[in-house]
Amino acid sequence: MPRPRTFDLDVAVRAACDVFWRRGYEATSLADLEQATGLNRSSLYQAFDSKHGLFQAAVRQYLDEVAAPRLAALESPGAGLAELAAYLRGFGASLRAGAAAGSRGCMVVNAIAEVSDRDAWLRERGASYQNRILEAVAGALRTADRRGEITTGRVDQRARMVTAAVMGALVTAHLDAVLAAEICEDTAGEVESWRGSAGHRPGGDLRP
Amino acid sequence: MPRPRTFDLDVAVRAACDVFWRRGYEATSLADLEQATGLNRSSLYQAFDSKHGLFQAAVRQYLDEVAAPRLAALESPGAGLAELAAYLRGFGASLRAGAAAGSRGCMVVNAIAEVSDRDAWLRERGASYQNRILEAVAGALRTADRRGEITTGRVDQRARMVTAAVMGALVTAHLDAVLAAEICEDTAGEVESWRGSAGHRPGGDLRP
DNA sequence: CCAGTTCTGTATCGTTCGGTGCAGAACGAT
DNA sequence: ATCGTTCTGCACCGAACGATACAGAACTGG
Repeated sequence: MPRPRTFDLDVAVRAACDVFWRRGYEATSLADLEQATGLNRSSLYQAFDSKHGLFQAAVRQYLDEVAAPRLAALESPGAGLAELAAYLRGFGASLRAGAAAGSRGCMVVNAIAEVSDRDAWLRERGASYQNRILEAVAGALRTADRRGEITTGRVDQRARMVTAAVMGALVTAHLDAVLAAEICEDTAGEVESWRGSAGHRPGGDLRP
Repeated sequence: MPRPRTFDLDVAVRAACDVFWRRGYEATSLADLEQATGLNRSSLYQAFDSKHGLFQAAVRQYLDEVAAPRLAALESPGAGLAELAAYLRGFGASLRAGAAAGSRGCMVVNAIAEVSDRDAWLRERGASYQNRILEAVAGALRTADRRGEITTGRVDQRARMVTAAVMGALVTAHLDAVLAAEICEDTAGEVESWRGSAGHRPGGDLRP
């Protein structure tokens, strides 16, 4: 019985996400959001309650549609060293591709740096997503360890370092997208160098 | 013959820096800056021309008084693997110390993520400072390489990864200061593991 | 067709924003 | 002491901010 919405929520959120990504939270005005979404304030407030509500929707969508897909292959149960390296090289390629158009890093990393100190919701979301990445990376390293691809323990330590390096690359993207891409590729190279390098693999390769 | 300024410029900039560091650029209002510095707008505008002028002064001071000193030991000519590890552990210790009070990362990293896309001056400054870190880290690795402490090439690649990991830790500081500290310590551990690990050091230790 | 609800556009709310004008106080040079 | 300059506090500017009120259009269920 209610009049149905005449616009697509997802499309609007995607447009809003784009603006928040490019300009950050504080510097994005309602006028910007109206222009980007093609909706007026009434519709935005009807759908999202507040600027912050729209921001939350944008972050959720970003995590679901941009961040999570990139992580998918790494989170698959069989992922090992090769998948971790591929994840990092994929990141590098994506940054390299975006180098021409101004690179704007990662929306969530940007938001964490800007507003997480006074936005508990974002802090929570950001922390949980970082943990998800951390777990995916550590999982791949554990798998590699179990397979004998690498031998030293230090899996969690290395996972933390690699995850942080990616975050650093995403900040660097604002300054120099090519350098940011190199960071990812260098990290991939380092990860690949762990293959049997340190610790003189005990039992040799288990696979034929 | 002019009436001399009755306040200390450095003290005022330091106070302003503190606010920008904590709240970011956009979210910091002139009222905030008046309160933090104890000065009123007229004096601020007289001394710094604009909010952005004060921000620039704050960034300059931050780089000189907060960031650069931390880098000093690493930039000294004799710095090698031990100094790099010490730099990283120092960062970790500092993050751990700030964990109780809310951690706010690095002012410049925050600013890069927030406004560098539309602030060419900051982008320039940020890039040049990142290069300085990069050079310091690479220099230490080169020294270590020359001394035979490590053997694989890949010095530049590793320098980029380490620098990025530190930047990632500084973003992480907003979410979980202890985790951020661990990242630095883990990276230090990884750096230390490069000592003679990969490539079977050729000539043994040159020092007695 | 009607009743009931929701959507959407305009117009506007009060607040806060960065920035200025101005008058008088405070100082150094002479 | 006087002049010239600068500093400092207060009031205030127009613009932009996020958010809302309200009226009329649009739609569904009956």
